[in-house]
Amino acid sequence: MTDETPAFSSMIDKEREQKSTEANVAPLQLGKRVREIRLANNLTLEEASRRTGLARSTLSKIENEQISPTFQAVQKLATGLNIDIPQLFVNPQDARTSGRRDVTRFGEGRPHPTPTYEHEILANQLTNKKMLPYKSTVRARDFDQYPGWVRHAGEEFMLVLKGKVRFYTEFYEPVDLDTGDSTYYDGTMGHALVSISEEDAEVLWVTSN
Amino acid sequence: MTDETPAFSSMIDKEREQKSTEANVAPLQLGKRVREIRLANNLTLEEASRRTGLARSTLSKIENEQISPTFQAVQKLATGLNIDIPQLFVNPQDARTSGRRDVTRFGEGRPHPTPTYEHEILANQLTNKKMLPYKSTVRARDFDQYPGWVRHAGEEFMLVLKGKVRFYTEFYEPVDLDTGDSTYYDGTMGHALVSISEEDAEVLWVTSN
DNA sequence: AACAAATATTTCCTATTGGAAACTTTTCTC
DNA sequence: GAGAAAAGTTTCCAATAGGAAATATTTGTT
Repeated sequence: MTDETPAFSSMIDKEREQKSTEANVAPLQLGKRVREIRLANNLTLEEASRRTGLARSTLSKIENEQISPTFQAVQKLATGLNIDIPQLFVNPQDARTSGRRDVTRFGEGRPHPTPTYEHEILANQLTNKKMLPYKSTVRARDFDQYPGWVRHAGEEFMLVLKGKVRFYTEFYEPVDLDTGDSTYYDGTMGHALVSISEEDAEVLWVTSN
Repeated sequence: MTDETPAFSSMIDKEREQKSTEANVAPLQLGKRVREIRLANNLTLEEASRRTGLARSTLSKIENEQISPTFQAVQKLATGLNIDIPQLFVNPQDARTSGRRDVTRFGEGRPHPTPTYEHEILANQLTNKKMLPYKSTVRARDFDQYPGWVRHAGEEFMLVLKGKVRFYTEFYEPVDLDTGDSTYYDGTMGHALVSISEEDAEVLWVTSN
């Protein structure tokens, strides 16, 4: 199964490449890293304690490098604070991507037309993004216009901005989505979209890895 | 800096918990993994001990899951045996989330009101998502209504669905966004949103980890 | 500035880890 | 298959982690 067109496919994939990233750097200061993560999530020690099941005091000591937590503790940390353990061993913060911002004005994304969709890539000024947002006009009017299922690695979120669409997926019955409706699905499951309103429908897509 | 309200904070974070995944499953048999690696390298405990600086007995206990090594010990292990720490936590393919789909009808997300926003969480039927989508009505009319910057781990994408907003960020001048405009930014950078149209503005947010 | 509330650190104590050496099991060698 | 050497496990104890509560610090309010 291919994407709508090879050109689009490779184009999207090029964007995707940016998402997977860096090498693993030494665990230098676990404590600092933990504190960073906790603060980034606006958590107090108390709250973090509640979530991880570790005592407030223990967390404090870990963050201040006063103790070397047992592996058990590290696991609790990871689960409670919602971080992949490997994340703890990656450079504290990717200086490249921290503090970034990009604004895309209405209609000013990078256009990319295909037979079935009229895509407009948003936030195209930023690279190495974790998500790829794009707005699309759904030109397809019939499922048969697709050479086959569309598939992506990762998950996708879609919101209908205008018109009405029929959403086909590999493992479910098609479902009609009206303006304002949205769906979230596994991108590796085959999927496709057609307009069923007078006008071509417009949707917003955000894909993740 | 706190989030808008503790309630919202914890609420969103509860959703976020779903994102963290495997990683937490894998380390169940750290010992097994270590033994595997040691044997694959044809090392005796004695030799491994020499290389890692950990006592023979300690290594034995770790491999037999009799103790939970301290983080220090794990580091020594990794360096001495020449392995990436993340390698110890290689996550297996996740079958749980493949082929999933959730549809949220207009206005049918899970509501969550706060002083500054009226949130509606989308795709709330799915757990362990990689992204968290929600639609929000921006009640705030003035930056002062925020107790401080809002911060999240990860990156965020925002699209203005209705009305007009002023987007404040820690490292940039505020920018006005009209309906249809969008922005993508590092969530750890402080940010906040206020309506500047007659009506309360409506925006779509998608956050990633 | 003074007070209260929230958040973070330190103390003190118990539980667990990590190491040296004793002990056990496995693997060679004859 | 007995004995010796190598490899692995367990024991015992000193060192260190982890938790509850006291103390200190920071933040917010009047």
